[in-house]
Amino acid sequence: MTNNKTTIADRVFDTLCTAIVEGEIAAGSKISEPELAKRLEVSRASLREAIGRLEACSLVTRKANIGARVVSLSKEKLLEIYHVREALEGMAARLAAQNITAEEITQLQQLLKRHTDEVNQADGASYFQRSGDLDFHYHIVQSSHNERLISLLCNDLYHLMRMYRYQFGRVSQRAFPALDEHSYVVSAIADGDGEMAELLMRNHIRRSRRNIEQMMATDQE
Amino acid sequence: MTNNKTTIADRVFDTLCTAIVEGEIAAGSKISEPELAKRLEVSRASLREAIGRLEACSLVTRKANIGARVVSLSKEKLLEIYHVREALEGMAARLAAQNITAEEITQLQQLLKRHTDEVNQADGASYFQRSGDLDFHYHIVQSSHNERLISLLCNDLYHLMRMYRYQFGRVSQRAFPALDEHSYVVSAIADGDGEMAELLMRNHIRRSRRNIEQMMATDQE
DNA sequence: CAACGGAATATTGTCGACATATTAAAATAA
DNA sequence: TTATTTTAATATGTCGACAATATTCCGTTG
Repeated sequence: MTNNKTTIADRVFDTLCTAIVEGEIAAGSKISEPELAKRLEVSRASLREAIGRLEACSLVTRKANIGARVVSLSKEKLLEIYHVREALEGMAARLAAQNITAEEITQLQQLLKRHTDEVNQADGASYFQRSGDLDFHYHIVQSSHNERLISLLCNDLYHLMRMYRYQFGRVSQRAFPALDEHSYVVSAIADGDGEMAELLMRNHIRRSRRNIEQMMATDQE
Repeated sequence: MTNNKTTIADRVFDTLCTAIVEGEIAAGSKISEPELAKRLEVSRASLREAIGRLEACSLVTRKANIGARVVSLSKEKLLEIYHVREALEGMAARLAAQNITAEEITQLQQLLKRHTDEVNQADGASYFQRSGDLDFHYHIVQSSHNERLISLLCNDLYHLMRMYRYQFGRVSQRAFPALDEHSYVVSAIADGDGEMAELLMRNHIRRSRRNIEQMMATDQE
């Protein structure tokens, strides 16, 4: 029963957020307030409010008197995010092991099973990497019951991570190993072993990062 | 040679930021836009822009059609921040060990020496805890050379940490041990031992957290 | 007297217009 | 022609006013 009142700025934020994440508004491109306001049929005030929130979750950057532009993506920035995620989600797993509820454990195990079925059925194909993986991490973070951690990972960094996945988006060949790693993390959390849960989660994310580093290196660029 | 153009919203943000951090505007209190705008002699538009940035660094919270209020402080929230810092600054120390420059090492050692002198001279008194400690952590984070980590710790969380220190602000008895812990961290970083640097930094922050937990427990509340 | 409902008040959200800074274009000088 | 300065055009920052929502106050009803 949270605050559901929706304002124009809210809708504009949602619209622009998905447009940016999905690349409809190109990464690195400048945002023209008059043009966008006209196109979306809203006032510049509402648009500017929305842009401010986009800046808060690092989807755009603003300079005084110059304006806003969509964040530009780079290998280096992506790897930086992975370092942050390794630290933050490692801690989230540790705290989840301490604070998770019985219902949440059940939900997590069901989610894991669902993902397993989907990956097996699709022979390791895209769905898992596209949204399932983020789902899993999302649930673990929620189970930490640390509001600040949740806010950082599920509000501030979440959209940016989706943006990279969407636009840099080769689907990794790690679907099966990643699934195993997920199940180990869940086991440690269910056992209440925070130390182990953190270790396993960190290793999982570190492997993802190294996998990306490798792919980026073999690609030109 | 960064963007130094200063706008009204910038000044208002700075003003409100320090006012909130120092408790001049009470924690938990509501922010009235008409009143504040009149008092600061700016338009509501500029004020709202500033409030949006305050929200981005968690100094105020906003609800649609209801308004903004200064964040309320609590023991639980403070401990949550310490968990986040343990994870993030631990990673920062690890990365600093890998990426720090020779000049930065020298500066860090000089900072450490200065703090040692000050604490010895003041017999473990307040200066160190008030700003010196944050200074030290600030420098380590900068030396990680991870822009996202720097932004999270030195922009997003920085003011909130200052606010807690300012308002919850008993000066800990840990000045001397904390100083030792700092020097160990610096040694590990200077040795390029990221694993050790992270471990030491995490232990350091965890001890601070436990110290606070204890003091909070012995205090009523 | 308490609880409920409605009018009056105040606050936030949104808008269009103006002020100021930046960028693009035109004009001049080398 | 190229470079530099001046001028025009465009974009962002700021403002005051209006609309929509929330809060307060007050009278009614049980």
